[in-house]
Amino acid sequence: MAQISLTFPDGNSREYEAGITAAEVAADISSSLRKKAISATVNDQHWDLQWPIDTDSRIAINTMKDLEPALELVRHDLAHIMARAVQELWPNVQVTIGPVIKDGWYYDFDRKEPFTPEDLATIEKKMKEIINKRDEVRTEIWERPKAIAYYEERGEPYKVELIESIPGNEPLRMYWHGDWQDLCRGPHLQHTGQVPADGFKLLSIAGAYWRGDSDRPMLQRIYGTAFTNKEGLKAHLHMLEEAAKRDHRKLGREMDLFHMQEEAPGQVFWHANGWTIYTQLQDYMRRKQRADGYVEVNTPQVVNRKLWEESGHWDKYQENMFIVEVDEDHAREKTVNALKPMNCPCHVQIFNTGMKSYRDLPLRIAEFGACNRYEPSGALHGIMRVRGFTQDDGHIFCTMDQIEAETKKFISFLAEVYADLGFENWSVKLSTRPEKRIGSDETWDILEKSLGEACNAAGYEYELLPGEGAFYGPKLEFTLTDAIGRTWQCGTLQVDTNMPERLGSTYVGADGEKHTPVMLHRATLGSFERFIGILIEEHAGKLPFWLAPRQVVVASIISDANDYAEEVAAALRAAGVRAEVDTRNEKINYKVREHSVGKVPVILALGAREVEEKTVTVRRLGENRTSVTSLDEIVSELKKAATAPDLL
RNA sequence: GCUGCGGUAGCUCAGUGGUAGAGCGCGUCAUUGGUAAUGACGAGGUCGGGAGUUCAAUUCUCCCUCGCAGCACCA
Repeated sequence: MAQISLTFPDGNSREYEAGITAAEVAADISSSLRKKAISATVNDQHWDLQWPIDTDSRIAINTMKDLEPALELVRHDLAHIMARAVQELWPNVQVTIGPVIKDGWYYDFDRKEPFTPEDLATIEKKMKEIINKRDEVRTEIWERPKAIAYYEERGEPYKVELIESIPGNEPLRMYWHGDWQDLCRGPHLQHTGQVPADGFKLLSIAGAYWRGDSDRPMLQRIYGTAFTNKEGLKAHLHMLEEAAKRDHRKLGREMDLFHMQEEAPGQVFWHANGWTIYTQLQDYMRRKQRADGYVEVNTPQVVNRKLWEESGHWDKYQENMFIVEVDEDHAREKTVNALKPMNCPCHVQIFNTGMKSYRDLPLRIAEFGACNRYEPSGALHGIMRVRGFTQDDGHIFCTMDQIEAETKKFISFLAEVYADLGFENWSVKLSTRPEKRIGSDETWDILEKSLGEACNAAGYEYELLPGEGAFYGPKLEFTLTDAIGRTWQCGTLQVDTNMPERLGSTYVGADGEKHTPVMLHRATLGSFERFIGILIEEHAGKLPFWLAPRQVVVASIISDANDYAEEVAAALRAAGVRAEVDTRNEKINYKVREHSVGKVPVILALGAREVEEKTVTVRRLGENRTSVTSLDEIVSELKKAATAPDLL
């Protein structure tokens, strides 16, 4: 047998016979490590203790203290243990797949009867029994025909299909947790007892399509969450509870920002408070865009189908469009229109008027464009995914040579805006050429490279999403995260050479010839609706002062202070601060509580002392202490705080 | 759109085959109180919409609609 050399994290090496397993290496170090070991890391690859090592390698033995591999294994073994529990409880259930995901795992089952919440408790109990049995985990590599025959015999067609989809040159690995077998790449723990019985919880049941394909059967998915110990689980469940309190739908109601109702699904009724946030944000964006070289335009809402046919939307996007037919008796002919689902074709119409020269490029056109899309009912989500929304849309008409510089400029712009609005954590994704696409590979090469390099030049790293681009060009996506960790695309930049050509846009080049411009579709916030939803969740309703709909409540403690309260509020309003008075016949405790719950950032309390001394007692949201300030001082301070960051 | 679950007062939620209840909020009165809920009294609901079963439906059944979770979708 050949000898191999294994190098440990401390730099020491030992010689072993080739084919030694990681478990044997652990045993060679110490018998206690052999017991505590959960897996190994071999040449940066997560390695099952049972797998043999055949070549010189770097090796580290992992225990539960190595959090990353530990969580991976605990969650993965729990997926198998849950599937085993389900099949022990309901032998007719077919198993499919069960991967590890953020904070936990899921497993998809095919079962006629729906799982109920009570079933989750039953399954959990069964899982704990399996864990307590400390059943050994074994693995083997199987020949394909044997594996297929095995699953066919057991009536598990999903597994057969999975095996058939695995490339022929890849070995098929089987794992057993006790006697229960599953096809799995591994690695896994040594025995079921290594899973902490009090570190996991089954969370929910939901439908999910087999292989993510809506034309295939819908399975039942059970989600679970797991950590290496009870405390980790408890902390996570607590975080979920806290996050639920930040839900923009809940805060929207509590802060009286907006509501939605059955007669207008997916559309927002903005109340005065919410509309204040909206208009503040819009005013800010308008100033920022103007300063960044955009011209602002406005285009029609109801547009004849002819334009949508020309743009290609009628063919490809009709299902998602609100169609408006005009069929009045006095109409000479019936016309078919659609509410615009996006602004780009309209902006092209503006570009197309008159003659454009290369000297006009890049031409940056912006619009706060109201769009309507008939989104699938199941996709709607508060104000984050709606059917009527307004994009902070913009289209940059430019030459190929200008793409990179314009992209870089846009990324810097977006970064400034996000920073002003209090976002530090956002990510960039670059979606590249999809299978179905137009344009030559050379063009795609150039476009993808331009976006990537612009990103790097602006100082941001991006995640690659291969094949996720639009059919006409690659795109950058800028995503933000909501309260419970769901990510939402907000900003975007897409390169499009198709639409300008389709709609006949040209400019005269330096050579005197006509050329087709490139069009960059870009949005910073994405839509006001979605962005405000994210904004509310990010700040848990406690918006930055300049955006807060209700900035100051001047509350009187005694009725003798009412006149002074009006005076203070008037002074603040004159300084551009949104101030209201609360002279109701209520105790100051009551007023403080009510306005704190309402997320008012500043409460000014006024009693006899303040009237006497022309001062105010300031209480800021989130602080228990108060401070006394002169009226002049607080006015100038809050005036500054109420100023948008771009005007400071 | 699909699977599952839900819709009772402005909000959060109990409840029942014989047309409904709590807390908060709202209104009135009393209270002038110094930083997260003063007290008393009062008003407020065709129980999401439609159909069916029944002597009788908010309750059972079906359809529709909206919402929630997830999936699919997201130019």
